[in-house]
Amino acid sequence: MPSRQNVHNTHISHQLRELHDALIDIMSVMNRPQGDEQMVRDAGIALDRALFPLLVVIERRGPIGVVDLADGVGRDHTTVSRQVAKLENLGLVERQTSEADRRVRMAVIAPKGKAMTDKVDAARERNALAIFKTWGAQEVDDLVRLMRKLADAMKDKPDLDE
Amino acid sequence: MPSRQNVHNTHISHQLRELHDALIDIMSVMNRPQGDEQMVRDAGIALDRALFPLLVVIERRGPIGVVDLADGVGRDHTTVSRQVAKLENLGLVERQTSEADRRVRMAVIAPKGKAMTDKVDAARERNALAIFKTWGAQEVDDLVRLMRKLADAMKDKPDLDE
DNA sequence: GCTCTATGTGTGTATTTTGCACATAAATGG
DNA sequence: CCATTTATGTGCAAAATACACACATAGAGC
Repeated sequence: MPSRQNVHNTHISHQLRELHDALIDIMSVMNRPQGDEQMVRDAGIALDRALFPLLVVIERRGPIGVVDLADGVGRDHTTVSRQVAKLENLGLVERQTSEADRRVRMAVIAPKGKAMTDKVDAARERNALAIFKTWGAQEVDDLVRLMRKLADAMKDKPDLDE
Repeated sequence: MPSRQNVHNTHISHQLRELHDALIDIMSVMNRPQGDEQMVRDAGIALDRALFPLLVVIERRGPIGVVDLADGVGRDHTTVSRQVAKLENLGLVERQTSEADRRVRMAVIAPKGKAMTDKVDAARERNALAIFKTWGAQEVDDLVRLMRKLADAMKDKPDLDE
């Protein structure tokens, strides 16, 4: 086999490793008892640790059913079922039986929940603006585009994960 | 305030939202009872769900102490302490008191654990190669570079998370 | 229409995971 | 040397989770 091919493979392998390292770092930050979340907590709103990610995803992806939600957060659907019920009881999300498929009870963010995610979004945006302040417009464009492209590819394949 | 400024801010805000959406998608895939991990499981190796991420991080970041590890995975240090002890008992990681600071017991991947992460790495690389097969070399370069840059910035700030 | 299977949701229950309170040892800074 | 901080660890109760199972609806094939 030509050596150029080997070199090429080695190069890509190295890049993939770097990419995975970066993803681990990002996951680390995103997994932290998060600055944003903590800020909201400090603001007097208490929400179970496990419920927060669900709320965020419901706000972004809603209306969404329990199974899809469970798939998104990597937990058993029965677990998520209980958690969504909690969010519903807290008045943070609302649910409505889907007309297209009456088995599914779509969860959507409620005003009260939206108020919470808005605060978190605002905090995140402030932090993000600070981060990208020194970046060139082209770099930001590229990052957004390529990250989207990667996400789509991963959703198809899946993996590139740990 | 000039409208151009507003337009600009809106544009960036929109980009940040897109970026966060993409990150949520990627987290979704990485949070799944993962293809890779599942593969290793199917291969006969059973490892508690919660231990796997720790093993991966120890392999990548090791030698690493309990506190740093806990910070990385976003769990309490006492929880991680127990989990690392489990990994040690299973012979997947080894620990050694740091010479520089005799309080810390550095965890490193053990051969048996390395064998596991190697399998996972191989599976991930296969998947990743399939994903990037259709990408241009420049795109891959840019993605790796910008992802690294983002990870570094997030580690400093932190946030951009949920 | 009628079955059979697949899918979405939910409950009971046992197990696992987690964090808090607290303890110990070692480093660090006066 | 003493006070404070940092790293690790244990006991224990609470939280989170998954498995087994149930039920309702959807959809495919007949």
